[in-house]
Amino acid sequence: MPELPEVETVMRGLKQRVLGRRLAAVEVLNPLVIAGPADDFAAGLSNRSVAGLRRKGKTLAIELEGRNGQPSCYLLLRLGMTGQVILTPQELPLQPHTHVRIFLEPGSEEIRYRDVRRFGRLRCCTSQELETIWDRLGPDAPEISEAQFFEATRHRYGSVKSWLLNQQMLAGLGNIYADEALFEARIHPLTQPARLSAASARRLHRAVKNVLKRAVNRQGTTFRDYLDIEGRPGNFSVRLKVYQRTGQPCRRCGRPIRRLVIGGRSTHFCPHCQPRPRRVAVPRSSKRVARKPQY
DNA sequence: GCAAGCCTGACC
DNA sequence: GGTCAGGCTTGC
Repeated sequence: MPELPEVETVMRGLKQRVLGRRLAAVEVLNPLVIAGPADDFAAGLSNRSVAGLRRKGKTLAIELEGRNGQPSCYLLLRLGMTGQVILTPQELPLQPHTHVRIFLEPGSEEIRYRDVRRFGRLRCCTSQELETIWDRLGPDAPEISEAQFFEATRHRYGSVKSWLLNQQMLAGLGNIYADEALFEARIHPLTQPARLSAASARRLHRAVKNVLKRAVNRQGTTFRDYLDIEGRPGNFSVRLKVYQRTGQPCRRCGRPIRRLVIGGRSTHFCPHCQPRPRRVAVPRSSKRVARKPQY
């Protein structure tokens, strides 16, 4: 699942391999993964050179030079759950679920977008549209200051787990790193953000940055689908302490890791190392059930 | 049946 | 406006 470290790894790969090259032609095999009309998408990108690469949260932007006096534009990529960006020689056979091909010049390589579950989206946008889209996201997780982080937890009464996944608070975390950061900070996932002390918030802020930094250094996590642009898996998987380790011994205390569903997301934590606070976030539906008269 | 990011719509 | 459930999707 491409979260910030995986997207960062893809971006670094593209920076090395496609910066300065021209998108000679764009072929959309499945318009479902394109936001807006596929024809406009292909026409908008074709015959432009890659001028730069940017990332905010899990979103990747490929900056394309202006052509014929037009301003520059961006190819915006959101990989969703199973999206892959692959740099490959054009002659290699297409793998199933390949939805977009972008032919590069000079050379005989292409960028392929492959996405089994098709939750990802590609779009062509102006720099103004890019800003609008990115303004809807909170600060990029590695950039957020401790003060900003703490401030964002105030008056938030859902679970800290859902809060970490909310891209408007903080951009870049998905299910893997949210669980890992909470474990590292020793915070129970059902804790209400508003009830985090300054000290707990500081631990969480540091844990988020730490986990992301370590994962970036190891080229991300491959749990099932993620591969970088050269088809290599990430190496952080072996470092995971709680994610998908239900029933296995906690690496800190040896007690079994437990699984909870929070906000519809499976959540992995150690009940001993992440003790339940006196008061936890309770979803509305459960509240409603609890309010029913008990016979 | 479960995995998951993100969007939509419902509820308070 | 905050929060959450549901739906999308396919392979294991």
